[in-house]
Amino acid sequence: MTYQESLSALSDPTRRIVFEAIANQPSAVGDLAANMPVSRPAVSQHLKVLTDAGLVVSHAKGTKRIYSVRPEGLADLRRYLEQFWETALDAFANEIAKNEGGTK
Amino acid sequence: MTYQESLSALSDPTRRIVFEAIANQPSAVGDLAANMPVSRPAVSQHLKVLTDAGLVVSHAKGTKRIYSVRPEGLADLRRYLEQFWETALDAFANEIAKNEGGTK
DNA sequence: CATTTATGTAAGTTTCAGCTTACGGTAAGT
DNA sequence: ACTTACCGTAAGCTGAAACTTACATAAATG
Repeated sequence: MTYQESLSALSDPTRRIVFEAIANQPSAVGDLAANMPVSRPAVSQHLKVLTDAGLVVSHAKGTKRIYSVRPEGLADLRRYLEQFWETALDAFANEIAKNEGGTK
Repeated sequence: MTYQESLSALSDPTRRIVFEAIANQPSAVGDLAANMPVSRPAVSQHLKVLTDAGLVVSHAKGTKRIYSVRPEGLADLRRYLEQFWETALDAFANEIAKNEGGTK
């Protein structure tokens, strides 16, 4: 039921860059912002959205805070697409068959 | 390279409803709008976004225009998530191992 | 305990996405 | 040919999302 939030969270290009960077290597907020065109608070806000969507988790490491992906979050999104994939294929097959039958 | 557009297109709740309705059964614009809280032009605009993203296709049927899902569009998004899934899991495993080794 | 490091958050601004109404165009019916 | 059905698009409005600056907080460090 959370795939909606996941899709919404991954729709923003900047936020997607943040998420992909974390996926490649868990990192702190400042380190992420250093390699990005936006400010550090902006990255922090994006991380909050990703956290609320269940796509990332964080843990303190001294004064730093390390963000890493939450596999279960991605799994939810995957399941949604998989389930969707089948129904879409069925409907597509039916449509093909209908059009082959007769144009009416 | 089009998964970005797909994610962006599927982020909007209304547009997702339109897409899911089409996935279950290919339909015309007016029939879709009849069962929705937004106007017909709004649905038409959503369909344009979905079309540009490569998620749906359409063909004329008299004065009507039937929209159906484009499986390849969903496939692109699936591939993106799959590829992503692995790298995320690797990074996650590394992070676990690092934290078990020593807190430093 | 003062300072530095690293971050979260509040407040305000600006851009943009989604919606509506109005209009124009094409295909079918009579 | 005129009317009806069905749709796409332009123009304009509105609310929300993304960004910045400024401030508050928690942990390490000397």
